[in-house]
Amino acid sequence: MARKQKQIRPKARLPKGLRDISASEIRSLNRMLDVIRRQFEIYGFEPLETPAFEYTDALGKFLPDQDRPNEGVFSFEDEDNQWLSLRYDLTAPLARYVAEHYDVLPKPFRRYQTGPVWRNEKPGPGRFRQFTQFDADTVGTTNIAADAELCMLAADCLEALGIPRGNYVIRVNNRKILDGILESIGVDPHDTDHVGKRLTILRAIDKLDRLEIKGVELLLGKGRKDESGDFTKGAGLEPDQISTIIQYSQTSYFADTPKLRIQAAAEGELPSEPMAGGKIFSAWSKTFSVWKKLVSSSEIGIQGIAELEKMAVLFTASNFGPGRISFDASVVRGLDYYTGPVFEAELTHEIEDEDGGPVRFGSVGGGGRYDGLVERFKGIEVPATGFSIGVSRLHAALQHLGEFEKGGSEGPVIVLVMDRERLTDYQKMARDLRASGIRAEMYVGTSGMRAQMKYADKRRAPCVIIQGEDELARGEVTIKDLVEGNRLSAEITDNKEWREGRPAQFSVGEGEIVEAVQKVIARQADSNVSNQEIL
RNA sequence: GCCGCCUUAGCUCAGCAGGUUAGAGCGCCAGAUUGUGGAUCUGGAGGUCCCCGGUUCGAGACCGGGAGGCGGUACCA
Repeated sequence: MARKQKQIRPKARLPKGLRDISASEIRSLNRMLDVIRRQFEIYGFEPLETPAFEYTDALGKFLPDQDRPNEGVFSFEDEDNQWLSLRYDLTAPLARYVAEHYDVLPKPFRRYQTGPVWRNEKPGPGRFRQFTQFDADTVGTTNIAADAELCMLAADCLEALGIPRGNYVIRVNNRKILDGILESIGVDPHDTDHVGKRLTILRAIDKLDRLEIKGVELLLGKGRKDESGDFTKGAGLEPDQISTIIQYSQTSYFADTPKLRIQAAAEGELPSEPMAGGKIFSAWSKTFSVWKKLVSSSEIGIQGIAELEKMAVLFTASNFGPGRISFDASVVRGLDYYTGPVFEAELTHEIEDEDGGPVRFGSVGGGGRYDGLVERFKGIEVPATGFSIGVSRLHAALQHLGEFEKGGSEGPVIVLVMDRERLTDYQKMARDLRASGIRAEMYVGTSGMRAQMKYADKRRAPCVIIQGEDELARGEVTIKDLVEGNRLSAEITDNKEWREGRPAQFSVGEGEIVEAVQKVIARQADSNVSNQEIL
């Protein structure tokens, strides 16, 4: 007896670093994106869509060579030997778009854009090879008001999404200040010998939240060995240089705890202290005076602080205070191309994970000023500033916080097929419901009633329409409310009672189906709302 | 990239000094129930024990290599 021959079949599996998104998640995601989009529109940004891939040289940075055409990005060569790459962010395509249409665009040009981007990197927890960004950028002005607007937009977005003030913070810093401090301790940030050193210092400060002061000190000095024995080379600074940087990086980071922010939010955010050129919250002016000492006579540093002061005046005038925005030296945003203010939106609300340990969601978006990006194409400097939201990450955080939760019955009304000879009647019932804007379908499978009920349950149908012999004889249909039925099933243990008692169903005349279904759905929506209020 | 841990049914996992035919719970399908999603009971389907090689009379188990996953670390436009 021959063994059943195994066929070789492809394994059904999702490539690593990619995700499928289910119906209810798409709905929830879309609700979130609608809220964000509305905010971006209200701020005056215009939508733009660009294609998934671009000529590789237009994306910059990664010019594939024959050996490694896919380093970091997904690339392919088209028929006339030109390299194309999937976009790895929305900023590089924007730079191309602006350069290509420079003459006809209003300047400054303000656009928002959302869509998937791709990175060819090893995926890890929370890191995917395809993910979605939601960006707003202002191109063509050096005016720091554009940066300030993005910070306020970010704060308004998070609040519109239901995150209470005090549970998030927009942290703001300026690259120029760190450069000023480096200058003051004798590391010229623009000396080509020091480019690597500057980056190492940036990365070290960026790790402050994780490694704390001790770890960062090691990274600024000789280097650090982690628990797994891996050694990271440090910046090789002298102790007094290190202490200046540590002193800088700590300003406001440790003082500015979530608790203090909640307090500031509760006390209101009224301007307190007049400054030259405008009012500014006192919590901020303290931070600025510390920084002024640290940058001493460095011109770039002084300029950086002045820029943030201008932003602070604008924030203060609109009553965006320390409860929402924090000037914070630990914001680095590892990227090399930022040239001025940098900002990061962070969720500070702590929740408990399954083991009872505290979990922070951390950064859900960030951005900053990049004055060099369009220059590649045009040869002229086109200053720009932008902000980018990590859509999946923000959505995951919102779901943890109970926002944008899956709805109750999201499925269509199901018209059961009790008699195969009468498909046309059932089809017409579905059609009448659809004509009134109700999601509905006639069961299009081939199984019996029990299976049809299970199907309706799995589809999360609000109700089913039943018309068998009995109802037909009376000129009626039976409507069964599945949500109500589900509630009642908790109280009924006896199967006979469950089946013969026919809970949560009622009969209406054939002409009243639409009206009756509308009532059922409205009732379910009401009880959904009251449930949420209890929570 | 580096370090550590892990990989048995759709999911969570058990298994053993190396010994016939590899198990449980949940889920799935069906029946008990002539027209009712839950509950209960009964039955059923579902496995190259991650892959390749080695040791052995005999490997899911032991050894070597590889792949995949998880955690840490590095990088991150």
